[in-house]
Amino acid sequence: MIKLTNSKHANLSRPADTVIVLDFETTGLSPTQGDRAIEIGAVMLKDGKVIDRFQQLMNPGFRVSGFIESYTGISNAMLASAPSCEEVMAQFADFIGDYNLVAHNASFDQRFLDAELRRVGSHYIGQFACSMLIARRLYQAAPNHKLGSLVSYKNIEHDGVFHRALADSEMTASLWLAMLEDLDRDYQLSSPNFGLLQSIAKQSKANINQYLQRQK
DNA sequence: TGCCAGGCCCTCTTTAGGGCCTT
Repeated sequence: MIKLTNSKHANLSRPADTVIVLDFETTGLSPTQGDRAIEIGAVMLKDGKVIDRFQQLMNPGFRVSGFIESYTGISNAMLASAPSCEEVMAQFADFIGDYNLVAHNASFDQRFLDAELRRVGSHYIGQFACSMLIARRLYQAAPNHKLGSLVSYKNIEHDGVFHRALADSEMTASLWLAMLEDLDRDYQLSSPNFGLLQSIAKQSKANINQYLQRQK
């Protein structure tokens, strides 16, 4: 078991710009079709820095496909000794508390988070923001808006590991911070925060510059 | 064997279709 954190942050103040950046590895694309989570990774960002981490494999109760083994590098042998999804998700619910949440293509991770927490009778109250939708607004010149492509586009340092939960959540967190820095630099927004980035995703591509100018 | 979901967004649109993203 690799648990990189505990509940030591439980008593910290919870400003709106402290967020949990998370990523699931799963057996497939849809929890409504029987797919389950096999790994969760997350980092806690506070004041532009990672202050806590969570990573855990979890046993979905059935063998994963060869495609998933190849895609993620997570083998059935690795999952055989992992704790159950229910055990891990109960711990993860404690980690995310009531913080706001960020993920790349958040609709995907939100579906699995909802499904897995529902199984353990838990829930969260934070709001979700999607780094992919925001990047589509801010980085319209990027070749595409896959996480790996955006990491290259923004020259974000990484260790070469992709499609593992903690590594992807670390890269998503770096992308999130890059977007905050770019807003500060390009639009002189001194305190870009979760709410602003969440609202950026809802603007049209054509009007995003005008919208940001109005936020000064 | 081949395909499977779902939300967002664009356009050759809105009584629709298809690409992008996630595993």
